[in-house]
Amino acid sequence: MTQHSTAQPTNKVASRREELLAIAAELFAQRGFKNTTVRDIADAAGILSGSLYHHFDSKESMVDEILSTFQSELFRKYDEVASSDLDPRAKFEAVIRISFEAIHDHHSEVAIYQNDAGYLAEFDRFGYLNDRNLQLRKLWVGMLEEGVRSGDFRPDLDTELVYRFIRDTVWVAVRWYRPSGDLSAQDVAEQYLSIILDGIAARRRPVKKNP
Amino acid sequence: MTQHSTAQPTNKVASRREELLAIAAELFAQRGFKNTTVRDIADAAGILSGSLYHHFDSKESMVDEILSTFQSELFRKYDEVASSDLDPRAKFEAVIRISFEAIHDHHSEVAIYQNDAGYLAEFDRFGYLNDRNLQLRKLWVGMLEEGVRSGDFRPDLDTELVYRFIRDTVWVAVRWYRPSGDLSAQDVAEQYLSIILDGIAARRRPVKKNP
DNA sequence: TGGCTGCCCAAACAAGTGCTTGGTAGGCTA
DNA sequence: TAGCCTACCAAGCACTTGTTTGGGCAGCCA
Repeated sequence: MTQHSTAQPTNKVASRREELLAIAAELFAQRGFKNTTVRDIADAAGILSGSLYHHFDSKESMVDEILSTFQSELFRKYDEVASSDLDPRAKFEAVIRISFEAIHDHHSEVAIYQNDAGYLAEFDRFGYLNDRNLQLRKLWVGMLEEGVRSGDFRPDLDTELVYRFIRDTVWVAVRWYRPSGDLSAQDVAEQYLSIILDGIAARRRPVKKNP
Repeated sequence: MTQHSTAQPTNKVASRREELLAIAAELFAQRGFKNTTVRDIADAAGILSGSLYHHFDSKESMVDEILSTFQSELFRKYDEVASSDLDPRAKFEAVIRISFEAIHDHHSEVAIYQNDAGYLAEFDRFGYLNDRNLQLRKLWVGMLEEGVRSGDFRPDLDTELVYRFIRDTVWVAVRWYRPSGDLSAQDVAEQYLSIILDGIAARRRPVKKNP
């Protein structure tokens, strides 16, 4: 629906439309969808607000295109891992790494999703947000359960709860992660995996202290 | 500043002011501050929007009172733990439990803080939100470092990063936790502590498989 | 040369926004 | 009874919001 059907030299200068979308995405990410006006977007693009409607039907259709495009790409990667023959733990790690890469490569899109998806999902138009969420939940919980069966993960895990913890912790990193900062997405992913897999407590050193 | 200086029977029916604040808090939490109109609040209270201004200066002063009141109470509890003589790990656990209790007892306030603090903190009036954040960061990182020194926590922790992970994971739970649901805040806190302390990986079972 | 297309401006519109104003009804107290 | 206080209404104001309309201009292709 939002696809371009005409073959075009994709590596030429980004079309004006895509430029505008990128500008809008950044603003939506910073201030939130509802809190960003079409005049804000137009100002940032150096045009008047009405001119935006030459390129887009509405403000809503802008986020729509931003989010749906991003989600399609992300889920393609997820599905690739899910249907691979990696063992549960490797799958788990791969999915985490993909997620942090997404936070790096599509910072604005992830931020918008984190901040506004809840509000947007109320409208029919954005029903796919909920659909994808359910799909993702299934994928995650499945992976966790598989890992529990295989002995990779602790047998006493409440997979549903663990799923929520992990999902939220990963995505919420978009609030402080800066693509241009010192820490790379890989660094963060490795540290996160280390923590979530092995915990922060020192190993083999029960509660008693006194050396 | 927002205190009532007149002595009053505190357990009588909540003052109309507090009633209205509770209504506003719920709406702010559900739809976001910017996305909740004074007419929404007034409707929910069964009065006209203008009548709200008999009780409050502005819409802003409503969130202000909601957030500052909540934060004061929360930080009082945090400080109590910080200045106690508990060992690092016990302090850590106490702070986590306090946080989940807050999510249970002050669900709306936490949600507002999670969703709108970033936007609100841009205004001078809400500068205290940032101040408190820094204060909280100091408390947490200090606790983590103390725990690393004492041998309670892993020696290779990036305390700054771990602090962010934990902070976010805890508070973001407000998105799915329901005070009236099956899981109690205590349940969630214990499971969370178990995961974050010991990890989700099975113990003493390195990467090699083959039984 | 003429028409087409992509991109934009200028101006406005209706709906919605936070907030103000002047007034009123009822209860409490001196 | 008079005066005051709390809680509210009715109406509106100034401003912001997303969106529409009609037109202009540059480049390109025939």
